[in-house]
Amino acid sequence: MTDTPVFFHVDLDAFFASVEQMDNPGYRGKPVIVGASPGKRGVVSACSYEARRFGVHSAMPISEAFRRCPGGVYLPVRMERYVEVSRKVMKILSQFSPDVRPISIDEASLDMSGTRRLFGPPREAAEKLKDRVRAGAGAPLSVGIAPNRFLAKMASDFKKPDGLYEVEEGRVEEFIDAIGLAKLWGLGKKTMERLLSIHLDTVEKVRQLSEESLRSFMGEATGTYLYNAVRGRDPGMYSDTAKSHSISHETTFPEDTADWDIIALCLLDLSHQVMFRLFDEGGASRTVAIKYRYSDFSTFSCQTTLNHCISSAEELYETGLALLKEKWNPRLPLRLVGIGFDKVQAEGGGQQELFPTEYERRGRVEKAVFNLSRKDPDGAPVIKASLLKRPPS
DNA sequence: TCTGGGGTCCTAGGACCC
DNA sequence: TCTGGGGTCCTAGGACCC
Repeated sequence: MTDTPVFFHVDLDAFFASVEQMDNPGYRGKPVIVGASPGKRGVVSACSYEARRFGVHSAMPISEAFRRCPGGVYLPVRMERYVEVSRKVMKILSQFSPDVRPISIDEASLDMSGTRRLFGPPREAAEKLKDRVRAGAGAPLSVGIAPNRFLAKMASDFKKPDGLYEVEEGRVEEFIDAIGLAKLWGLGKKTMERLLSIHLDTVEKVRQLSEESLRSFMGEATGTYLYNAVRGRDPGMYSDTAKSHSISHETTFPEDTADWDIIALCLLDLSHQVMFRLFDEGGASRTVAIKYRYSDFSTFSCQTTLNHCISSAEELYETGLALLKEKWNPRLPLRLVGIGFDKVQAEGGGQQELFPTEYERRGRVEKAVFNLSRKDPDGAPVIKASLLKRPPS
């Protein structure tokens, strides 16, 4: 007997806020808003369902959230703690399937095909999974069950919070109709506007068009994506093929600045963070990318590819700094700078130079510092002298 | 409303080579 | 003298997601 494919999508409800409510019983039942502090620049990272009743949602400017919910509990992001809880949850999930793909800190996609003998029918398995996550990690969650990952993802969203929804084999199009065009995963504001401009406002109408016409109206990738999505076919989300990726860090200044020293110092700090992450994952890259944003929020990026892999934070910094110097209009204050690597591959491809460059020598020192701080993360922080003079924050 | 930070993927155009 | 077509790599910007 061939197994029918079964996928679960697990989504932790209002995750950051739930962890705060779990750790501080006094916050339970209250509108908890995790993110920037009111009065400063920033947005809501997550908020409890109690806060949502005030119209607060994630990604909302914190100032607006405060206007809507002045009585809320405003908390800073405690990422290390959320990572800790997330790991616990992922570990529990791995007891249910050998193929668990973490999508983000609070989401995972599980291939549950062929697990019926172990856990029972999908619904029953999902109930067990929810119970175990709640008991083991304390986190409330929603689970979607479907014949593919794409449908399972939307099913997990369908009955949030504390939801459990199954999309049955024969009722796929019915489910997509219920979701509606605007809430299809991967279809955002711009694509929706474009669809409305050609009078496509329902899933049914999009379904009547051929793949060819959708591709000619909407572009090749979007056209094919839409054609599949309205039929509930997985448009290829969460593929597991190893590709190059990127690592970056960016900072929004407390106040816009045109002070080159502050900008450069900030870039240096970010460069060390990025380089340490590259060391940590054992990656390598030849491409340095920077990003900058002016007061009017206009945002630019540029990158350059060297003929060798970058071996130290110093080299990353100097390459990025040169790019920024070349592009930035110094009469316009900056709101944000960022730096990172693009096209990161696994290390080991490029052979060691016989005569190390100055950058490579510095890179070895940085790597030693990195290994030291990893060995003893609670000890005195090892910080390069050049970083001690930090920009005001 | 005055808008974080970390990503992925796609597109279009240019450089360069055969 | 005015000129093809395909392929690859690179870059900037945009859409989207959490």
